[in-house]
Amino acid sequence: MSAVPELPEVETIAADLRPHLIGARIRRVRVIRPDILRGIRRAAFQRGLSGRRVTAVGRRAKHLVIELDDGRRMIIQPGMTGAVLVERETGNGPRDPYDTVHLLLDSGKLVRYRDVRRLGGVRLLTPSAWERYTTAIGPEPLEPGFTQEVLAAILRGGRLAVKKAIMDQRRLAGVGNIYANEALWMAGIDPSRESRRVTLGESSRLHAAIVKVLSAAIRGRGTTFRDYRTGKGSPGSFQGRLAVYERAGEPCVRCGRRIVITHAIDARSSYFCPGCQR
DNA sequence: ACGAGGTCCTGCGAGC
DNA sequence: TGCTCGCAGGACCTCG
Repeated sequence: MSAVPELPEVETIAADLRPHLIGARIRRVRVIRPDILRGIRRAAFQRGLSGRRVTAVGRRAKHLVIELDDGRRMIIQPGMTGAVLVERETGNGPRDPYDTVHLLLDSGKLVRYRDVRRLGGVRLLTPSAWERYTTAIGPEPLEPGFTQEVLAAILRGGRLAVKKAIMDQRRLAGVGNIYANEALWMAGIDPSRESRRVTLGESSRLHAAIVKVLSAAIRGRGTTFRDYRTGKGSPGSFQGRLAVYERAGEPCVRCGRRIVITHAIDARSSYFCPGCQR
């Protein structure tokens, strides 16, 4: 039970931050928990960000991408328990024990990266480092390039459980445990089935399900169980519309059988309906 | 090349 | 009541 920021959650955060960040200049950088920085030391991180102006705010897979006027990008990967919040700066350090990094803007606003377990990470990448970073990640499921054929190619020949395959960020971007479970339920596929055993027809249904569930979750501003917050600090609403995730023992809304939880796939919690997922 | 398994990290709930 | 202990899990790493 947790609240993992996946694609819809990070998309929501990016949309909330964008109006506050675009054009703003970073006046000061506080690094409260240096172990959240990946591949860069505190001093270089602070030096690299101070004085920079933000030119764009976007998302790649489950990562928030803040583009700077020198071509570099600050990447926030919220991991399990990360939240990125924009607030008015009050000038007295951390807001709670879980703050890791603060960006103080010339507008008087504060961007807080809060992460309880600190399994997330913050990076500052040069254009070439960004190029390596983004090419290592699979296609974006909500972009036109993600066709039925692309998903069929991802699944083809694999002995991996289909759920693991669609959650593998090198193959497909942004799908995590919650939406993998939901999409497989929508498509009527048992999450533990080897991906090569998924038929072309099922693969097409799964393609449609992935696009549908991610789009609906964005409209619902994401799923909150515990730590995830939108950029405005409020919880998402999609948790009320999940069919299987966190619903073990409850009846399936499609066939009435009880939803089951298993840990057979990668020791992660998988929820599915034994009645209508085969 | 691909897959399995360990590691990071802390709050929480179960058990005594 | 208060303690210990194991679990949760995305990304990344090493090993086979």
